[in-house]
Amino acid sequence: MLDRELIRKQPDLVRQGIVRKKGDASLVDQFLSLDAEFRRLATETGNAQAESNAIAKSIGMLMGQKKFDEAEEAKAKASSLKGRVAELEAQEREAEAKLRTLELEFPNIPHESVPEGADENDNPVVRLHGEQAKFEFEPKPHWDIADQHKMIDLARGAKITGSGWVVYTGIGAKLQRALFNFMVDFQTEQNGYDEIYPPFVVNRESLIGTGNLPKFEDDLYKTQDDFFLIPTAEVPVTNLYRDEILEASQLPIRHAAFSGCFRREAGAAGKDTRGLLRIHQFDKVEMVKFVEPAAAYDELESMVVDAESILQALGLHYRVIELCTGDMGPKATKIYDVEVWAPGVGKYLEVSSVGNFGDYQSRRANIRYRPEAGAKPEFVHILNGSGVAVPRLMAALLETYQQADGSVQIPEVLRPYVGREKIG
RNA sequence: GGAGAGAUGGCGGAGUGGUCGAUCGCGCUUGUCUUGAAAACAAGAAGCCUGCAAGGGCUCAGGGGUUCGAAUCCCCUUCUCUCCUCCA
Repeated sequence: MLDRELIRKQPDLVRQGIVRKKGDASLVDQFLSLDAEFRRLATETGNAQAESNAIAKSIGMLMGQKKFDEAEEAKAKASSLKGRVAELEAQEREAEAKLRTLELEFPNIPHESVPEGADENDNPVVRLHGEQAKFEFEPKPHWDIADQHKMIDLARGAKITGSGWVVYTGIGAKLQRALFNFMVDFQTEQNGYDEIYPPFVVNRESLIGTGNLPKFEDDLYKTQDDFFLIPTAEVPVTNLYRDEILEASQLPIRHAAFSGCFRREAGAAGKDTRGLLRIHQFDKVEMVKFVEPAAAYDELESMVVDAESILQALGLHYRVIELCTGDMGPKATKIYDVEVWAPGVGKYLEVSSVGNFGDYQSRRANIRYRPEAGAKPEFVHILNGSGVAVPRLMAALLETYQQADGSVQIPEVLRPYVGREKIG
């Protein structure tokens, strides 16, 4: 959601932003005419209500002064106004509802620094860390390694639920548990985040707040109570402060949360779906920040570094890319992805997406703060990023640390969590 | 699942049909005092929409109704608490 004032005062700027994101710029004109209509009705309704209020008030005073005849006269007059007020109110409500629906369709405006581009092929690499691991043998993909050590069971996952649902077994289950425990500890103890353990099921309002609804309902699993399984902890954690006014002294708020994530992956059939690359349920540690507007872009940079720090601690090669305008989706103003190198599949895998959402989500979720005590509340700026997603991290880890004899070395920092130095 | 009680401003908590958008306390802001702070005293401030402004409108969980007029009466929904039931 955007500032209405911005759309009214600088429609060209908004149009340009939508065009940069390959969105539908006619939204602006639709908004402008609907907004004018709404405001016309609001003024007219307000005038009628003011008249009716004035008469009602005078009746109270006349009764107090025992002028009953005059009061009766006023009552008759007020009665005749009722129908008109009701009709105007109904029209105003309808116009406002339409406006609200339209408003939710607007994408966020990309930051001026975001590179132009059509799709993922236009995303520039911002930086590389380390280099691609060299092997004296043909490195295997993680699904072969996992199979060899009986770490995941895709066939039984398909049996008990369906394709794309994974059973972790034995050391596989332990390794994935080790990874998220390590990451939560790291983000809270080393990087200064406060831990949250949220519900994995949320209501509709929460998903509207983060911007997943109304647009992306098909991507979500839904319950019979009109609840939804969360696609990321971003949703419950961002909505922690929905409809609240925070004090400036509380900011910045930095949360890290472990959660399961559930995605229907409705449009993703067939692409990069082998092994752990794209599954319907996965675990992730998510970072969410609530900050003052002026601090948002600095906080974005440091959040990327926080995501990277996990990969560095695990000794993995990765690159950071910046998403171009055509690939960044509707919600953010600027996004970095962190992609870890997986030598077995020979690809960089996205394990983190870190974005600044500005006031886009805080407007939808009504999350404000007082810049100073006594001042008018303003919208906080919200950022979130993965820190990081478990399955692809595990894939990269297995592929990077595989040995010629088929065993897998466990990185130093993970050993206390796994309880051993190697697998196999 | 059953029975009962409740939902009011940043927080706590009054208010049962007519200047109530709301007494009061805490917290907050400003001023006096002080080297500064604390304390004390005084003054001030709810949110949202609309308007250049003056102003106007809406909001006492949400929605609907009664009435000239609703925080207050009626109906529905949601949520919270207590007891019972059930359960990890």
